[in-house]
Amino acid sequence: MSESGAAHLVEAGADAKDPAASKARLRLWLKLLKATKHVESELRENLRVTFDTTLPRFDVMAALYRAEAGLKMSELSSVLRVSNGNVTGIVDRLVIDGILVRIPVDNDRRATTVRLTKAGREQFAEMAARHEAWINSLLDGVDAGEAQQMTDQLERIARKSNRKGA
Amino acid sequence: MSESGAAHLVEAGADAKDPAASKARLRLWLKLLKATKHVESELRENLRVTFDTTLPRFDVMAALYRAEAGLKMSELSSVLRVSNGNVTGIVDRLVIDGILVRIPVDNDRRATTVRLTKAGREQFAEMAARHEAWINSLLDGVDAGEAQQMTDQLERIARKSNRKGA
DNA sequence: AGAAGTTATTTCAAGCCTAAAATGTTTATG
DNA sequence: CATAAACATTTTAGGCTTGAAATAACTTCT
Repeated sequence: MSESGAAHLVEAGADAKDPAASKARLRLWLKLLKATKHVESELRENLRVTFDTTLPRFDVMAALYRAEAGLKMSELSSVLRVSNGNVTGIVDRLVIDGILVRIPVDNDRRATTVRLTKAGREQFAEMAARHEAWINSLLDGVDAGEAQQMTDQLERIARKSNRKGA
Repeated sequence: MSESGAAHLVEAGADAKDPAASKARLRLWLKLLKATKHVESELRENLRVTFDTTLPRFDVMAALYRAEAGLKMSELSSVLRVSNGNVTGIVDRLVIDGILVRIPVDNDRRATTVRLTKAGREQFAEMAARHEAWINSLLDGVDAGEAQQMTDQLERIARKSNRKGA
């Protein structure tokens, strides 16, 4: 199988060409997960105590803040990469709270556009500023150059998820 | 601008006066989240179709595979960084499926140790091998050197979650 | 010993999440 | 036109997740 020697680390059989690289990638994945979970959990806590809201709600609001004209439910679920049914529930609650409105789409009675209300936009503007500061503080072990470099490397991991056709 | 050398004497704090760095960190965070979610979602799908199981179940089994003597519920929830109540539910289902056993702890009737059954260990050994191969493939855009480097950088982000007394 | 505090775990309420089925609408095709 | 196929969204069933409250057992202090 492997032409390179030095493989007396024979543990759980990664049947890859380069076991050392495979282990390095596995360690990277575990660390990636750990760092992400850590930041996510701090963020969740901050959103909860400061604004009495949640990360999924914040994500929906962020997506709609960027898209001033609003988004259809399917666009929202595609941008956020969560299931359709999931978006339904989160939007339902945000509508009840007066943060979002559903607007029928002309010429297609199946679809709905979702948009931030004025109150929703104002609330989000506040949250976004605090959010950036939190992130800045949570990632303060990484300088700007490293951040840029890591962003590019992560891009290569996430890229596959973007390709539309073939 | 003030003398920049003083900053690191005070604290390894985020420099609120550097908007460019702040934006770079924000972009890094968004990309981190995206890459992690992408890999997580592929993994979830693979576990579902190949082994009819879930990521949380896999995580519990992985932790217990490493700890041959088993772990107490509280240790499990601490290792996995999820709430106590959460672990209770996942373990309940794994016990029903014969993958885990709960064992009373001597001299402390409050506590329970959880351990993989023989069947559980065998199942996990299979899954671990496939899991490593999946990760290896999902992260194939990153070579071993980069992986090592990124792992170290991520360590700096996750580290704060570990320090007990600053 | 008995009260008070601490620790380990479970239960609970509410929300998040997914895959799959269901509903209603539009478009394409015979 | 009718009907089949495709589409947008919601509903459903089941599991995950959290924070807080509830139980039960252990420890400490007087």
